[in-house]
Amino acid sequence: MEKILFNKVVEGLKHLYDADVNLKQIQIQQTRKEFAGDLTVVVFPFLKASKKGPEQTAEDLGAYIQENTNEVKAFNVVKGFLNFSISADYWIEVFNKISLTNNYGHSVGSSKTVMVEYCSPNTNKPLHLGHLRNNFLGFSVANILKANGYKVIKTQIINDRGIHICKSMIAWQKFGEGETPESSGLKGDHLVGKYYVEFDKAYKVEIADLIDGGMDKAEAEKEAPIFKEAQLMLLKWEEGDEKIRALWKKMNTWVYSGLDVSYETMGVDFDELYYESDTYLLGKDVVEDGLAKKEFYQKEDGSVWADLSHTKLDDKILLRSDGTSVYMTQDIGTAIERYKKHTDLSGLIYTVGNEQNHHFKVLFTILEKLGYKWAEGCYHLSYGMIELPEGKMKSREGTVVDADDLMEMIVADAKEMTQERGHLDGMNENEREELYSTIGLGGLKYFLLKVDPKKGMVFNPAESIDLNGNTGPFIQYAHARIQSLLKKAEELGFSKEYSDVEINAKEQEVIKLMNNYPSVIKEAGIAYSPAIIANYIYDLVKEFNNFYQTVSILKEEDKQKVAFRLCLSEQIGVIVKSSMLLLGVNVPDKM
RNA sequence: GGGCUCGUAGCUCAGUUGGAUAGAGCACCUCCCUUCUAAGGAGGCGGUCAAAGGUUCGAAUCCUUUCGGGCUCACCA
Repeated sequence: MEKILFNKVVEGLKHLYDADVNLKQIQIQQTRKEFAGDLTVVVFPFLKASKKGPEQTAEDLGAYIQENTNEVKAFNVVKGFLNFSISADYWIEVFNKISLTNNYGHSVGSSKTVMVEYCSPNTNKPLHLGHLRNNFLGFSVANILKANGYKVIKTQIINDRGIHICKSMIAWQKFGEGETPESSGLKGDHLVGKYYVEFDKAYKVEIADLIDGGMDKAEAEKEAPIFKEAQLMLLKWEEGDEKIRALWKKMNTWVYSGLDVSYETMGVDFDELYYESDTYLLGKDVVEDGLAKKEFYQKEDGSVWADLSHTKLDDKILLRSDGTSVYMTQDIGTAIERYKKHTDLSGLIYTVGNEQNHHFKVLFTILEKLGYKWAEGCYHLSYGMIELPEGKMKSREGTVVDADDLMEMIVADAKEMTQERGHLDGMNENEREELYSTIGLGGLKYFLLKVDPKKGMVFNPAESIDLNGNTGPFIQYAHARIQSLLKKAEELGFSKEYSDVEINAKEQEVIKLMNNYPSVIKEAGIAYSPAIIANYIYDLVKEFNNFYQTVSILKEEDKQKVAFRLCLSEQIGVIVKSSMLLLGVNVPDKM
């Protein structure tokens, strides 16, 4: 419809004023709800051509377009805004098309492949609240890109080596007394995390002792025996010391089985895994090669640097003076590796917090400098930190919100709420438990995804999650109502066949929103933003609730209207379900 | 100090490439279940869009400055 109107505006201006307006000046937008009409043309840009005031120009143009366009039923003018009302028949036609479309809103096959990386945990501790935002975001963006026709490879790089792992290992050796997940009943990742904390405790005591002995703080931090042990262990690990490797392997295996449980609960998965222990040496040869080709330079001490003076970025070290690599080096190597492995890759999306904005800017700049054209397809999906009401989460101060604990808590809340007001009749115990988790996790996911990813957000675990208002359960509830309605209609033998029907204003509003779904998916794909989807669903459901509450569906006497309203409700249910799945949220049929 | 970024109702957030009287939810106050699921709906209260300038028919949105947060600029990962 926008296109039709657009062309008519061009045509009208030509006819009325013999004017060729810059096409970019034609703005067609959806009419705001407080005004009559469906679509609005802003006429201010045409005043020069018409040499008339805004009202008169709008009147002229409106009259011409109504005269020459079948779908336009009426128009009105408010200041420089020309509002058109589109005929109900047009909207019914729109709805009919939507009903007949499979996978409505999804695009098919651009045949491009993109890789989406998210989660990428360290293996020395369990996941926390920040990881939840990361995982939900990455998983949802992957879904959204699929809906936009891309082939998507979901991946993560598991940071399974380094000094942090050794800290857990040392502490376990010293204080663990052979404790295992089986013996302690702890989830593997939590067990290993426990020893990471134990390390820190012992480390602090040693530092304090050294400071008491007259050492300054910085030196004490380096000289503490337990820290030196960890460093030594890392060296041995790199040398391939068998005992160390065996311990490392054992503890990582515990962590993986723990993480798998978390992923299962979160409802996320991966197509391809990378391990840092395999990739941490990558990139060195590329850097050495680049040095030979004078793409990088070497300082007198032997360290190798990328010259980034052509940008606003500072130069970046790539190899230390002892020849070992830094984080950036392996990121360069890993990116190259991925494009080698997947020759059809057209994009690589890193879901990583915004504290690494600078890192990725530098990474992409270096890749471009090295002449990799695909570097422009790399994108840092940067998201803001989650803060607690009392401020930032600090692992040192023990204010980190554990992911498993939080999910368990939220599901427990959902259980309580659901038992209070839910429709649980006829559900067995398994189905009930599944419902609690659908509602609890749905609420959590929606809560974390409805906010623009780029922005930081505040999360209050104590208040848990509102289940009223703009929330996951609000939307799930609407879906359950629709299914219940359809079921009842079927039981009562109502037909869903209609041929000639009149629709009211509410129904038309809902159809207009449904009509936007495909462009919302596109927009969300371009912006890598599940929040756009979430806000859209909310608007749609609010509109539906309004409709549902004001008109009676099954008590309507006109059978045509009943049939149409059932179809309308059914289609809304389809869109709600499909869009919520893009967020990784399931919707129940009963709740 | 340099770079990036944010500041919208008491709180949590929307606000498309600049467009109409800045919108939701929570909280607070009214109403609406003998009617398809009240986890719902209708209404009320609540704003100097951090501040000041500028650009123009028009600015929460673009530019400049100021104030106030955050991140970052390691031979750490």
